[in-house]
Amino acid sequence: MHTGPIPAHVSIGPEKKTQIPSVQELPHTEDAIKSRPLEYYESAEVQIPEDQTEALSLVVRKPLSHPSSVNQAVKRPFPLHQPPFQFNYSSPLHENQILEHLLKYGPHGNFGSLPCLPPAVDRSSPDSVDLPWDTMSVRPKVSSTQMAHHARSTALGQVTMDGLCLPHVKMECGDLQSLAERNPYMSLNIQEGLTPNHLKKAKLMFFYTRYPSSNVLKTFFPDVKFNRCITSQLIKWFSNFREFYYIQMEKFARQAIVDGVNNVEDMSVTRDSELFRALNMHYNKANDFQVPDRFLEVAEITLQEFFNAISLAKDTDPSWKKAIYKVICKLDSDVPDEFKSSTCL
DNA sequence: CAAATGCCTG
DNA sequence: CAGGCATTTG
Repeated sequence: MHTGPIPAHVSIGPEKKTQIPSVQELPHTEDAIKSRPLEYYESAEVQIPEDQTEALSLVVRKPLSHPSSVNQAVKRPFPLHQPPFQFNYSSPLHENQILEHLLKYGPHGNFGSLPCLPPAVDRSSPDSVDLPWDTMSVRPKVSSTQMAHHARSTALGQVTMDGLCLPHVKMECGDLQSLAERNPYMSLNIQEGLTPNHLKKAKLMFFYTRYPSSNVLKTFFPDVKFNRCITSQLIKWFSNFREFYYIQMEKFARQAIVDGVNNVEDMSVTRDSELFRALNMHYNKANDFQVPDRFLEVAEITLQEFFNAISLAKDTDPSWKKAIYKVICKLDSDVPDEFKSSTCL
């Protein structure tokens, strides 16, 4: 499923701009809305389901619910009113995200819902709030640059802070908890978007399950507020993991054949195998996780499966891999409960 | 027809 | 890894 976000970099045609469908006409279900092409988003202020937040499927370092309080509590490196300090890091991505958000929700859109942006964007800033969205959306060509400026002068400052500060805010479990005690808002620690830590965790989970059901994902990411987009993103992650996995398998299997390996018995996967090292590098870069033996077994089976198929020239069939996938998907094992508690892996 | 998959691109 | 698009599925 690709309930994914609407194409980001769409240039909105000046034509279809104005007619804002009445609320009644708007689709009501979340997915219905999401499947709507851009036009709807432009009239955005009209009820965007509160879940419709992570339109941006980028992995973002999401502050723990309430950035300002977190920052204050943890480091308080800056006064409350962040003077946007230098964009000394490449920020095109962030800028695009903001623009994208603006395009979709308009200047009044709920920025708080944007994974990158804190809820408390300075809305008092006159030049951002009072700007009639219509004029901008009606003439996208002209206004795009304006928007960039506005975004830069208002919201971006906050974004920048998040982007730069958070990584430095390395908290231990204890810190997090004591912090949570003082801050009820974040005590839940619910994430609106997937963080790099979630990605890391997902990769480790891959050592156990290559085909996690959406239910499994839900139970193992309790600190994530699930919705279609998040679910899709997670599933997409595993899809990407599998892609890499199978590509490696095929590569090594073919190499073995080229190298003159004749029988499957010679195809093994151990912790010293180049194949394993490649995989481990990909899913467990820090190498701080004990890869379960079962994974080695599954990997070996997969490798042999590829070896056999290729040896028998099955790979002439366009969908020859499906047979292998079918075998491998049955080899999933349960993910240890430890993964459920998350937070500090 | 829409949601889900798969492939492959950047 | 996320986007996009073609294809499949119900």
